[in-house]
Amino acid sequence: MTIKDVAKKANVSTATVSRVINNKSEGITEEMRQHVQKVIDEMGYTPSHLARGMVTKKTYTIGLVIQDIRNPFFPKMVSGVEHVAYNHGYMVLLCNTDEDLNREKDYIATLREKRVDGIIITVSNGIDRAYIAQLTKGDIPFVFLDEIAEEVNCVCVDNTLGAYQATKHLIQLGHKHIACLSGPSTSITNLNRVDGYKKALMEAGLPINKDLILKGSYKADSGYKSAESILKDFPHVTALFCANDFNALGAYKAVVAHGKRVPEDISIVGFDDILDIPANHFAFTSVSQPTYEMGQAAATMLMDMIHKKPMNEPFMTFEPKLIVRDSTSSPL
Amino acid sequence: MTIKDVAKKANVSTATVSRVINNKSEGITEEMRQHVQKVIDEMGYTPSHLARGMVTKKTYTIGLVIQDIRNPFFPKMVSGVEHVAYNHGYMVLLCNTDEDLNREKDYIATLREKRVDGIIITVSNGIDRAYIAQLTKGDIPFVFLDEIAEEVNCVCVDNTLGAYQATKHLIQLGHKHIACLSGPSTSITNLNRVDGYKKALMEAGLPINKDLILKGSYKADSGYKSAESILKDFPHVTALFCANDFNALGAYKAVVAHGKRVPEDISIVGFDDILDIPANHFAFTSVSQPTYEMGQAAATMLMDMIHKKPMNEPFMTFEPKLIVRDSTSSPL
DNA sequence: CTGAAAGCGCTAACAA
DNA sequence: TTGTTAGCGCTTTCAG
Repeated sequence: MTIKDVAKKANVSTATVSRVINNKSEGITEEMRQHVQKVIDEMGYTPSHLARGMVTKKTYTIGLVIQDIRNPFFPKMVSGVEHVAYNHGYMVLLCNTDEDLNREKDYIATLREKRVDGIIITVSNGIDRAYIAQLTKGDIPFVFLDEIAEEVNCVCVDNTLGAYQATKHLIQLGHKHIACLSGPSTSITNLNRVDGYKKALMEAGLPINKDLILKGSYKADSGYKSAESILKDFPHVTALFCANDFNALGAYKAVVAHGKRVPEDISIVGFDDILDIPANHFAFTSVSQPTYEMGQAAATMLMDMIHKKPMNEPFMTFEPKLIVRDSTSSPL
Repeated sequence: MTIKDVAKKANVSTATVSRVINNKSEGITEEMRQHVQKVIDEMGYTPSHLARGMVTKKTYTIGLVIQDIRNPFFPKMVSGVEHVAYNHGYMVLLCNTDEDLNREKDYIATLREKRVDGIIITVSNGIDRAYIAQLTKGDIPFVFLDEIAEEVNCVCVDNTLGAYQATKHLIQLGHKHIACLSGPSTSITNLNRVDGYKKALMEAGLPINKDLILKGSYKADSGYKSAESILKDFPHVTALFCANDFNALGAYKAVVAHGKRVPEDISIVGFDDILDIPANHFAFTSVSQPTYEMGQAAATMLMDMIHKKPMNEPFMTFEPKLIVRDSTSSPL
């Protein structure tokens, strides 16, 4: 059933039908509108967004490229995006990359083919700079979420500050030997967190021992291994700053497996705050990110770009917040 | 840049270009294909899915309507859907209803306008039967997820069985007075869970006391209130079967607030298993649903419908699994 | 094997 | 105020 069928049945032109389905207020009598609307309702006609998009060059659809919706870090972010998109009359195509760069490229290529009006992307660790540059040079508006991307519209959190807060918390508790279980060195986010860790130590006049800064990934097994080697090689260490909560979780397991207690023997701070469940007897101290708000901000920024509004700030930084819970205490 | 531009530059017709971008093997020489492909690559041409969809009547897009991605129950389900969709060359439009029927209807209407090839929907509590019938009578394939929908393609979990398992577990631990904190009575899922609870009691020769079956919602505060009233009016009750984990969480808080211990004084079983965090000292005993697999199954079923394959079973039921953890024990 | 041309369902000038 | 008509970018039949 097409606009033609409706026009025929209502004895009007397709232009008139088009006017009513698009709520054009000018150039149509209320009488006419009601007449046509009635026919539309009777026939159960639904206009085709495809056909409309062909001529208007708008799809009212945006793409959201994320690593993995199963990672508890993302749902709130997605929700923030979805809410503002919905409020602007847009729908969101969910693209899960599983941290696979090929999938990411594939998804973005298809998003182009689908002529989405814009894309929000939380790039994988280890950004391919040239690739991103190529993306942004294109015709379709992009905003980067979570990970910093230079010279690009982007919303992220102040990772340096978060790590600084976390480490300072440990220092204030009285810890003097604090290890840093870092993530992938290709991740700017991670690098910033390491910087924050160093900054807090320096500020407190504590020495920065490179051997206490372990490289790893964002996965739990990396945290486990790193913690294990710290426990073995540096028994005087009493606190662990972890690049993210998965690392913290792995570290926790290693500490427990080695017969030590958290936080009595070893304090642990995580990052991202994704391990909190209300009513639990034990929860991690962690640096929380306002993920919902970040999602909202990214979507709002994208909407502004789509509607060619002058942008306030092409680069938006949110403040993280340290949440102190049960995995940290003063050293014995 | 359109197919015409490519055709012109390659000195061929648009039909020929169309043949190569669609990988039509017949009726084109390898030489020609390579020639055209080269021009396409040089120009960086991307075909428009919109225009293609107009003539093929296919969008390679499906809609996924869920309550709330922030509810930990959903991410895995969404992931299951996304994975099989991706493998079939489809993208998924994420529609968050926030349990608002108006939003749900609005989203589905827009999905129609966008001419998606199919829709997966996890209907809100309290299904509007007439509405659903209307949906399914339409032109676009639907499959219902999670909640049972009669006479419709649907994948769900055997809620009766899950509740039966949970209650039986309590009985086997020696509990004789078990309350049931149920959810909304408009939810068939909830009704089935209450049935499973009753079934286990009956089978064990235990009396079914209607006063011990409290009505509520799926929210934590409902669980809190229900548990409170049980604690007050029926002090001999030693175990609580909860319609879902949020209820269980609320109940837990009420029990603790009243100076009792879980599980020593009161055992609690939840449903859905969304409160588990590895490495926690305390976790709820709960009935787990294979949500990822259910998502996969729903998407597979939808793909079959879209491709008009003969369907094995238009109605698919998964088995839930009781996970025993720390919130249940024998009564003192 | 390749090309010409009709048409998918709609919008937007421009005419009437 | 309403209608006519030319596309939007592609696929697909039908000729060549």
